[in-house]
Formats: sequence, C-alpha cells, structure tokens
Amino acid sequence: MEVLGLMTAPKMDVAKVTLRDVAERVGLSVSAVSQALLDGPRIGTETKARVREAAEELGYVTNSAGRALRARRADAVALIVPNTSQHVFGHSYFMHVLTGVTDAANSREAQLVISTNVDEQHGKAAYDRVMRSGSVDGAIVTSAAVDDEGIAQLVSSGVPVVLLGGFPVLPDAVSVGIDDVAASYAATEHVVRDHGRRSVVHISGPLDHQAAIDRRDGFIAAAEHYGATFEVVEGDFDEESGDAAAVSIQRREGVDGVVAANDEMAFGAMRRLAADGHDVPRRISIVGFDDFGLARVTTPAITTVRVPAEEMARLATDRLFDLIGGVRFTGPDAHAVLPTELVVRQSCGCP
Amino acid sequence: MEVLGLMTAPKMDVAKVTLRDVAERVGLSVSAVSQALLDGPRIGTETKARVREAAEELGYVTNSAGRALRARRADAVALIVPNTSQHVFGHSYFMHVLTGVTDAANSREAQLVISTNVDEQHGKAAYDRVMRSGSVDGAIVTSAAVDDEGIAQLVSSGVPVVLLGGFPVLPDAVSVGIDDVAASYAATEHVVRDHGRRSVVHISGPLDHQAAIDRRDGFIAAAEHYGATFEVVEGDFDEESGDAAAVSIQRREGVDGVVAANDEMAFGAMRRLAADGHDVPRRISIVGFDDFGLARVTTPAITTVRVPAEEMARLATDRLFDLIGGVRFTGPDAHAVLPTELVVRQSCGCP
DNA sequence: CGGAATTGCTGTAACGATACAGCAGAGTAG
DNA sequence: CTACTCTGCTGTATCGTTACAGCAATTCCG
Repeated sequence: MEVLGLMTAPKMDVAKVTLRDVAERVGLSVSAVSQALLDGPRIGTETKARVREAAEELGYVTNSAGRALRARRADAVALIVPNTSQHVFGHSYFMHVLTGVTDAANSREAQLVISTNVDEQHGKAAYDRVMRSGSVDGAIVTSAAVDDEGIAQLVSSGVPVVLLGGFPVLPDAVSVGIDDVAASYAATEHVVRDHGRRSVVHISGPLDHQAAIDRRDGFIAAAEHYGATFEVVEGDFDEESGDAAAVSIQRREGVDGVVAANDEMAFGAMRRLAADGHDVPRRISIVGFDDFGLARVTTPAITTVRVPAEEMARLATDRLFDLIGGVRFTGPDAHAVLPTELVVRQSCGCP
Repeated sequence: MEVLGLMTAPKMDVAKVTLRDVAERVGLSVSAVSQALLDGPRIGTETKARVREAAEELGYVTNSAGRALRARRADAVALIVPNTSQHVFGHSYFMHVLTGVTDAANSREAQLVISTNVDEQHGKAAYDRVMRSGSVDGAIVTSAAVDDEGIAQLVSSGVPVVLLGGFPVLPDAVSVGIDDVAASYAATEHVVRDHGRRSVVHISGPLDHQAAIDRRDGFIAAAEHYGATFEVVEGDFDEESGDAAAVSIQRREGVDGVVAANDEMAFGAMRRLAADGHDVPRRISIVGFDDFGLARVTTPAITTVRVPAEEMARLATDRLFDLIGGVRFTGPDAHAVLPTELVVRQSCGCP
C-alpha cells in the first residue's frame, strides 16, 4: 500500500484487484502470476513467493466467474431440497444435514449453494438450472419421493450427484443412507419383546417415500415375528398427523404400543394420548425415530432411533467430491449404509 | 453442429448447450439471441418467440460464469454465519432464518450461498473471500459479536450487506432486528407484575452480544420499575448454562422468578429446578425468549417472547436486493425493527 | 563440445455471455 | 429527393482466468 506515503483512500474498492494488478506489481506476465498462484511446476520457487506476497498485499482474490468460465469448475456444490422433502422433513433434520455438508465443503474450500424448490411446477427446473448453469460442480440431493422423475433424470444425466437418505435404489446412483427396515425392526422389537406389548400401531410417514415404506416394513416384520397384533396408520411426518393417528388409535381397543416413523408424530400422538387421559408410558409404550432434538426434551423423553444425519451428510459430501474428482463407485460401494442406534428413554416404559 | 447429418448422440451432454448452438438453430447471430433472451428492446417480437422456442427445445441454460463475468453480477447472495454466532445460536434460529432467506431469494431467482466460518483464525478470510471473489452480489450477516472487526469492515467497504438480529448499531449499516430491550421488559413485567414475583434472576446470554446486553437491560429496567430484587447470571445461550445457572440460583434464598435470555437456557434451568424438587411453575415462574420451537414442546410449555426470525430474514433479504439494486437507506429507514409478542404458556404460572 | 533436456518465463487463445457501436432497410417529413 | 428517425439485426470487444505452445537461457550427458 503506502507507495508514496500518501493518504490513500481507506475504502479499497472491493473485488477490483485482478491478476493484472498483481502482475504489474511484480513485473511479470499475467499468466506467470496465474501459474504461480496455482503453484504450477514451471514457476521458480522464489518467484512464487514474490507473487504470493504481492497478491496478499494487494488483497487479491480470484474472481470466481473468471475461474469458473475458464477452468470449467465452480468449486461449489449444491444441496438440493426437493419441495416435497422440505415439507416432509422437519427443520431439525435439515439442520443436521446442513451442518455436515458445510463442514465437508468448508474443508475443501468449496462454496455451498442451497437450492430449494419454490413450487411443484417449477420444481424440476429449479435444480435442473442450478446444475446446468454450471454454477456448481455437483449436488447432494436429500430424499425425494420415490417417483420423483427429476431426480432419476438428474442421476442418469451423469452430473455428480449423491443421494442422501432413504432412497429408492437407483442402481446408477451413489447414495448414503441407513437401514430403515432394520432400525424400525429394532425399535418395534423393543416395544413388543422387552416391554411385552401385544397390540401395536405404526404411525407411518407418507408412503410415497422410501424411508416411510422401509420403516413400516421393519415394524410389520417385528410385530409378526413376535406375534403381536398390529395395524398401520398413515401419517405425513408432521406432529398433527401423530395427533390425528392417536385419535383413531383410541377407537381401537387395547392398543398398548405405538411405533411412529418419526419423533414429531410420536410427540403428537403422545401429547394427544396423555391429554385424553391415557397413561404414557405405563399403559402405552411409544417410540419414535430420528432423534434430531425433539425426543430428548419432551416429558416423558421419547425412546427413539438415532439417525446420524450429520455424519451421513458429511460422508455424502465427501463422496460427492470424490465423484467430482473422477472417482467412480460401483456395485455395493455406491451405497453407504451408516449404523443407527436405539436410544432408550422413558416413553417406552423404561425407567 | 449436425455437420454431416449424422445421428447425433441422444445424450446431450449436460451444460453444453451454449448461445451459439441456439443461434445456429435459429439462424441468427449470437448477440441477437442474447438480446432476445434478455428481452432487449431492439429485437422483433416474432424473433424473440422463435429464439425462446429454440432455447427451450435445446434445453439452453445460461452459463452462470459467463454471465457473471460479463454482466458483473452473480445473481446470488450469501448468508454469512460468523462462527461465533453459529455456536451461540441454536439450530432452530438458523433454520427460521434460512427459510426466510431462501423464500425471498427464490422469488428473485437468485441463488443462495451459505458461508459459515471454519475457525476463528480464518474467520474473516472466509466471508471476505466470498464477497471479493464476486460470487455473490451481497450478503446477509447474522448477528455477530459486538466487537467483530470483520463485519464492521465489510459494512464500511461498501458491499451490499444487511445485518440481521441484535446488532451494535453500525451507523452506516442496514439492519433488521427487534427491540430486545422492550421485549425483555415485557417478559419480565409479566413475571413481576402479573405473577407478583419479588425476587427474580436473569440468565443472560454472552454479554459480548448486543442481543444479550439488550435483553439484560430490559430485564433490569422492569425489575427496578416494579421494585423486585434481582440478579443477573451470565450464560452462553446453551441449555447447559441454564442448568448451571439454576444450580447457582438454588444457593440464593427465595428466588421465585427466572427470566432467561433464550428458551434453551430457560429449559435447562427449568429441568434442573424440577429435578431438584422445586415446583415450576407454582413456586417459581420461568420465562424464556425466542419461541423457535423448543418452548412449545416442553412440560410445562415455556412462556416466551416470539421472535419473528423468518419475517426478519425475509425483510432483510428484500432490503439486500434493494441495496444491490442501488437503493440507499438513510437515517432511521436503515434500521427496521419488527414487533415481538409475548407468548403466554404455562412455565410462568399461567393456567 | 554438440545436441537434448530442463527451467522459467511470455504470449495467445479460449471459456460463454453481454454491451454497444454500427449498419442496412423501411418509413416519415419537409 | 434529401435528411432524418426508427427498427432489427450483425460484429466486435471485453469481463478475469487458465491452458498451452513457444522460446530463450541454462544445465546435463555421453
């Protein structure tokens, strides 16, 4: 700065320092400076140091558009949240995912673009544009409905994409998820085997979502295996639908166990049952699914399945960068399954 | 393209359709096509229609790097979360903000870039780079510590920035917030006036944050006005610090009211007091602040101040786009204050 | 010691889009 | 009939960066 010892304007005009300015400063060509900053092999060690120093002093920051245009790489990834998912998944799920993704993206110095869809109509267009405009190098897609055309198309178009969460297995897709069937089986097992409940109801998620389907199937398998009578009521992952399900449960005689496909519905059901005078957890066991925060703070606290959303997101992002880097995942390698854990609290009847 | 009339591959390589392809298709120059798609005034109506149709057919999507480079505009905004805030604010706050920002950004067809800071060291560099690289046109900054140098610098550097939340008033900055003092006064007033509590404790947030300072000041003003004895315990907005504060509260005789600077601390304190055999809310009133979700689901549900985070974020984003568009906010106009609301539930002693 | 390899830089040509000057041709006015 | 204004397009320069060919020096090697 203090070139002439003059008072220079303190307001250095943002984003105006280009490679040429740096080049002039060190008396080199623009390309030499570019190569120096990229640590190219054909530039002298001492020159690199001089260039870096000058760049630092001038406050040079690579213009992302220029780089993206020429290098055909945006150094950015998108987190795509189909509108359906946005509605279906609560806030907390998304937060965990976001934490994991930002973490991984940050450590690669990549930017993170959030892409949600405004409405069903322009749904496809939204992420399609993001991908095709070249503003990101790849995307993480959080669970969409099983019949989501756009996602399937996105995957088959060859752009680097990693699916996150309970997905219909698109054979060509790379995905990170959990074993919803097994986890739901374990939760149900705890209710019917460990607590001896004989008549259980499952409050499922919307059954056009793979996670909802799998959790229901795990429930049914366990109920059948242990010879409990059971029924499935379809909800939509919202607290209100848990409440509604609890109303219908009360019309049924002798229900002593409720397995919900997520914690919000479990909470809705629990609150309704308690309000209507049922003794939870003594007479009725309730378990949830997710453990994204809610289950821990209710009274009684909800026994649930911990879904490692943050780790999933981190792994998904790592794989995405691998994909972008040219790595190809094939066969079973393409589908990572992370372990879940039954978190025993009080809503099931445990002390 | 179809130079030899050969069968071309049906798998159109993603993001490969450029303006030139469209131009060739309709038999126009590249610039004509560009102007047509931008709805320029010097292009014939019928030509525009033909161009749009061809672009649609070919699946043309504007390359964002090309546009950004030439048009000096990224059509993207950043949501900057200083690491300090990320720690200080819970997940739910951020989610509400995110919802508001995405909404507003979506409706302007702008992309949203999330920028969190990895660590304290490179903290400044992180958002500095985002801004200077030209990859966004402006930024929303969620509340930082009062002494955050980087933010002040960012604001004075002239890039479009809107501060969100309880900020030290940087005179030149555009901000959107609430009246923390008044809201905290109202919450405290409810405890001391409406419930007749005479010895109240405030669990504050970290006092290097303006919101924490203001909420404490509102508490003190109300306590003094109604002649209650009071004390302030500093927490850090985390549930654990509410728990810790409750421990210290129990060493003090006769405390019958707790005003926490957020719901998580209120919950931590409430849970600890209940566990230690105190009758909340009959003997001790507790109120929180925020109403981002937690307060509604606890038992008893927490009386709190609703902070309209989503609306704040939406307004902040709208103002950011105004700034980017050249609008200047001066004087009081620069600082929007949204109304809060006391949400009365059971933790204060109301039925 | 002559030719080959290496080192360290320069110069040029893109990447894709857009702003703007320019330029035909048609219409209009005096 | 000249001079002017529109209208609707073409052509060119440019945004900032990077890939790559080229080209002097210098070093290496048998």
